[in-house]
Amino acid sequence: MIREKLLNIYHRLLDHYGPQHWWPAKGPFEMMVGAVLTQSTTWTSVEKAIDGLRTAGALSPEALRQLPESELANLIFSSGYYNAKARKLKALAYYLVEYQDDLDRMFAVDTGRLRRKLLGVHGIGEETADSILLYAAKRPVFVIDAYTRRIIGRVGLAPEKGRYADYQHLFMDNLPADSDLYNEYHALLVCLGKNICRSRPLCQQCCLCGDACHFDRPN
DNA sequence: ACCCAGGGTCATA
DNA sequence: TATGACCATGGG
Repeated sequence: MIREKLLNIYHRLLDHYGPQHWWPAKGPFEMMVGAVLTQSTTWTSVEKAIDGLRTAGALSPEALRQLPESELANLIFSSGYYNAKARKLKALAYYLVEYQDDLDRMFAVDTGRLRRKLLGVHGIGEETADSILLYAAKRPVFVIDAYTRRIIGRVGLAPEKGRYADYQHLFMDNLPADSDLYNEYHALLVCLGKNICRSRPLCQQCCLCGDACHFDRPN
């Protein structure tokens, strides 16, 4: 039952919005940088920051290590929290020394261990770690974000405990372990999240709500 | 002027 | 384990 609901939502979103082509990055390292920079920030602001880094020739682990933290903060100014994020990017760059900056070496690590390693890096929490696992390492790991929680609650599928892992289990225990599916699904949830009204408990306008909504209403 | 964005860390209870 | 302050610019 849950599986059918989740697949129904997915297909409805895909029909309405079309493929999202995530992650919008050139390579895996740029993806990881973007994952940190986009924390609690709009992607358009992140794109400016990434362009700035590229122009400065700072879009590599080695360059990020060499760059003084204050200058790095300056380059990513537009993405907000620039001092905090500069420190996070430094931590990421130094973490990669362990793999000689070769991401293929990092991606050779099994999913569970790699997730733990990523969580050990300053600035990488569960969502960022799973984003890297899914969008850079192509592992079938479902990414949970604030939009996903709201939407799942909206359609009456919220788990009892509201922890990250509980939401993640909802998807991964009821859907096939398919990285392409998880990729598109998360991107579509974010797309919907950006478009629905956040000020009201029930949206009346999005493709899952209002007259077009065929899902169970949470009373 | 006010709210929040594709979160995470740290201190505190 | 679970909350709350904090990080900060930019667009609505």
